[in-house]
Amino acid sequence: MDSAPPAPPSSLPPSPWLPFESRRRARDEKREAVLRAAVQLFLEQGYHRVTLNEVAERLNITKPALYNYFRGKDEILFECWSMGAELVDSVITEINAGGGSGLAKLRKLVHAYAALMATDFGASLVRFDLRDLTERNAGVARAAKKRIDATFRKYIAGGIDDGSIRSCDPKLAAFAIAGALNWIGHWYQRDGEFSPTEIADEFTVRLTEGLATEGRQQMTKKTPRAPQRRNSGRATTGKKRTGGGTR
Amino acid sequence: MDSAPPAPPSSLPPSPWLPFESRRRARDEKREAVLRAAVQLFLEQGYHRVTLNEVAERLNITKPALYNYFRGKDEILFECWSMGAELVDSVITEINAGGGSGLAKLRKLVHAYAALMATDFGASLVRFDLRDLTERNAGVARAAKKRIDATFRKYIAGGIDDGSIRSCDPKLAAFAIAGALNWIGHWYQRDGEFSPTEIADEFTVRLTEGLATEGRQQMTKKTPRAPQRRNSGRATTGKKRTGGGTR
DNA sequence: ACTTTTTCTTACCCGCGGGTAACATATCGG
DNA sequence: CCGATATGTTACCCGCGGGTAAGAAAAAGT
Repeated sequence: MDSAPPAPPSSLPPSPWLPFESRRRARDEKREAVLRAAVQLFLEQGYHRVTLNEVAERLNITKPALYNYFRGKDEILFECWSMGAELVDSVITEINAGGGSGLAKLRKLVHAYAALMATDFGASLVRFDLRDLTERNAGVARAAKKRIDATFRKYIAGGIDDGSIRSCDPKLAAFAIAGALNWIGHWYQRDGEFSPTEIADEFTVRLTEGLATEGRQQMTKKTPRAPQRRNSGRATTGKKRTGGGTR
Repeated sequence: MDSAPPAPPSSLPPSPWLPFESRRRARDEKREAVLRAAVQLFLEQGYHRVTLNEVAERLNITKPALYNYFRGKDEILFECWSMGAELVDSVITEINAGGGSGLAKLRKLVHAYAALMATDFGASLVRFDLRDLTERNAGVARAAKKRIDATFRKYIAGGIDDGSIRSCDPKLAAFAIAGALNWIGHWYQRDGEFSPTEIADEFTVRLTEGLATEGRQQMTKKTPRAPQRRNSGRATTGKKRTGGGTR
């Protein structure tokens, strides 16, 4: 995007625009650095317990310097939240661009969303309290949430239509799935037992196939598999075999 | 003085301090009245945005009076939380007392827990931030949460053993289910579209049976619903309906 | 009645932390 | 080298709200 304009003859550095551009870039990078530091602290300690001094300190600057990039604390919070929202939006547009049954799309969404919940900006989507935002920003956030929720419902409803999903209430089903996913943002920790991929893989299966044996395979005797060791550590690590070949 | 029918937002359980009568209620009842008022405000506005003056005002007393019953704001929060925890505990002991397969117990738990999430004290279990508690109380709360989570896992693991639940990772499955349930505490509202019973009923089914029709090999009783055409998921068509485009 | 104890009020303290003003310094265009 | 514009610092303000001190007003005991 930064095509250098025709370099002027003499020895001077070519474009006067480049400095401007790079300066803006530098600014944006700093802005983002603030957000990264802030989101981390907010998640770690909770918005209200984090002071702007702490945020600044972690960046080796002082509090008033933050006001060069943001109008106030609540705007920082909102921008963190927005970063997460943008990630989700891009996931959705990509899925929408592709094809597949309602169930297939839902699975893609579940998988990507689960992985997102294991990131800082993703988690901020569900761990920040919208009541800390200005009424204006809270409205934007609510609208975004609504769009996301609508997407879940749309995929489910579509899946019911095309027969890939059994008949059920799309609204409640979406709540259930989104709830399970959102909760990841509350318990996941980087140094935990499960990797984001493992979580995403397992949730994709569990949330669409359920638990009960009833009515599915298990036609063969119910031989007690794994008499003792349920959950052999890392049990489900390998490629997920979604039962009888999904899709 | 002004006639003092202090008509605060009606619909609230009248406080024991109302003008001049019933000032001789038992201490414990007053304590609980404080908790009921507090939990409502905390859920409504968020812990940090609620002042003790507001809590007191809603009870027709003044802030320092609260200190006759609690050591401080954080203790009020903790006691609210504990109320919810006790409710869950009693549910669990009751289920443990009864019998049934792992799946049956899990379903009972899901049903009762879902209903609990639609109550104030139940929701406080998942909407309050344990970091607002003293280290001591936070420890108690973490332990209680752990016990609850362990119960979910125990039922699931038991169900795998007795064959009522298909093999899976009990830990992640418990996270998924508990997450879906906990999230109820975030979106449920009394005047909403669904009653607690409806939610509990639907979640019990959805969380244990899954969504996918997964045609293929179903044969045992209970022909799966979904009379729709069985469209093998393969996307032979570029674009499914995906609903009517809008919602 | 009288003390004693519990409950509640009035009046205050004070630390925390978001936000601002005024000033210093670096950067850049020219 | 010189203004103009970003960028950052030091020092301060001040409102909010949790918590407390001291004492009034009921209740309860005797």
